[in-house]
Amino acid sequence: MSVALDESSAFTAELDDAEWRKVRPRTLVAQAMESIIAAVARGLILPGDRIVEQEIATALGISRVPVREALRLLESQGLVVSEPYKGMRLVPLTRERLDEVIEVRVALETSAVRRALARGRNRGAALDGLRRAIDELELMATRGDGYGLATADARFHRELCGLGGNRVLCTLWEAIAVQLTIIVGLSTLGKSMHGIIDEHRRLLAAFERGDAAEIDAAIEEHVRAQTAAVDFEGLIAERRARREQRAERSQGR
Amino acid sequence: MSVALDESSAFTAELDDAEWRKVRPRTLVAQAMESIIAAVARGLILPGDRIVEQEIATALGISRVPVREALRLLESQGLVVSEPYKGMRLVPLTRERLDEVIEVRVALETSAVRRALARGRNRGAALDGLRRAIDELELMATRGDGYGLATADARFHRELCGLGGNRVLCTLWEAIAVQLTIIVGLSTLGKSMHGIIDEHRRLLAAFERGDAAEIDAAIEEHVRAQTAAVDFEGLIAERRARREQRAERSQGR
DNA sequence: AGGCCAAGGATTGTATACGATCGAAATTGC
DNA sequence: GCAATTTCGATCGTATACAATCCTTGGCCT
Repeated sequence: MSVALDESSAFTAELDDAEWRKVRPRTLVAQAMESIIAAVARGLILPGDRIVEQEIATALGISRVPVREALRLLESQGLVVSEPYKGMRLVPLTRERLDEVIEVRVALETSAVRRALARGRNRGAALDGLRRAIDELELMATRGDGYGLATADARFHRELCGLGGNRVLCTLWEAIAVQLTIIVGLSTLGKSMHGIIDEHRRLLAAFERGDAAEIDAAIEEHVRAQTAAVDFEGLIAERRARREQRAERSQGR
Repeated sequence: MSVALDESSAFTAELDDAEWRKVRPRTLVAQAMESIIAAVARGLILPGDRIVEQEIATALGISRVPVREALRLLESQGLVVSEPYKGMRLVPLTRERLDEVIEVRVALETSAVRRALARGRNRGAALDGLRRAIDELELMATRGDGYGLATADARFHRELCGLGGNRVLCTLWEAIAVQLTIIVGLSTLGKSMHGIIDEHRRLLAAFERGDAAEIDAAIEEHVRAQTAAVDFEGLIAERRARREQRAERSQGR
């Protein structure tokens, strides 16, 4: 039971400021979800990998049932795919699919920002959350913490969606964001961290100015830029090879 | 009537002609989901109603586990809400929330149509599915089958999303569509069925013409029109009252 | 009478057990 | 030796059993 399953994921990061007390009745399903997501983000599970319920269950020291439910949830979010009696696997990450995710994310965030502008949430206290997120981004960048940077980035965009005031949209955005954690786990190379921060700054400035067209362009560019230059197939192959190697080494001892 | 969860609609549409018998090994979870959604669509469960796992399980003659998983899936799609140890309830349907759902749906479909145009899927054989859906709409309208009409409507729009070729978007669209089944279940008043069909025709024509702006407007208008004139709070109250009445009557016997 | 506390039932969350299905190794026949 | 078949292990899907939690109802005290 002493397994480290309290890896803070994107979700907890947002909550533990505001709702500090509500952490207790967390169900095992939620914990399992977080753990799995964390494992994915850390590259412990690679795209296309088979996911066996029992393995995760024993790793977390719990039964299969919560794990099953967690996996089904992740399936409904598109992070894993399953075939009856054949098992689940982490969704294979192709360049094509990645583009699809990005396109949807752009569509959602664009819509959210439009509505945020319409509600006049682009000035004053409404921007505090965004500014805090940027501060966090800087902190993580100076620390060189890739995972933290990604979390802060997610926080920024989550905040942006929240300003739109459409909870349904936010829910869907979360599902999309989860899928991007796969990429997060792979692209920890973390080059040009400060470039990313500058992009956020520009985005915020355009938002404050209220120029819808420019914001759209900024979002599009920014979201795409995160992934444009990376060769995913290669990255996956490399990671897989490294893992194989490690497995063999521990085998040989 | 593939409700949700898997794969692009383009594929399923392709498949369910060919693989006619493969429907057998459907898992109980899927069946449970379908049953629950049907119950919602038929107004057997009203917004805000408590949903007890055991009830559904016995009603379907299965165990609680598949029901649980089905409910969790529906939760992740936003159709039901849950609180640990307190149970699930059908999401309360407020006018506000309804608007949110519609807005997201418009955003998604708009994006999908844009991409469909960019891919040149607005002519020739690509339109067959849409035409078939319209035929089905007419059939259901002449039959006066409200549920069937809604299903056919969903099929039309699903087809439209599929033409965009973005499977991620399709998945999300399914989640949204499920939520609208609540409204379907309530608005069986079914007035102006033929008006709805005409709207679909106009939409198809605009799509074939390739006029992006007009399509956007048509989608927006069409999706909104489905729900604009209805007083949901009243409808729900009426339904609930009617059910209470029925319950008392069977009680008194 | 009214409010507080306790015990009970009801319902959810989790674990264990068992049957169903798939994939591959082993076996048999040619 | 190779292919088809059978068997077997692994894993998933489902059922049943148990524990944790909540909510209500009844009793008790003030």
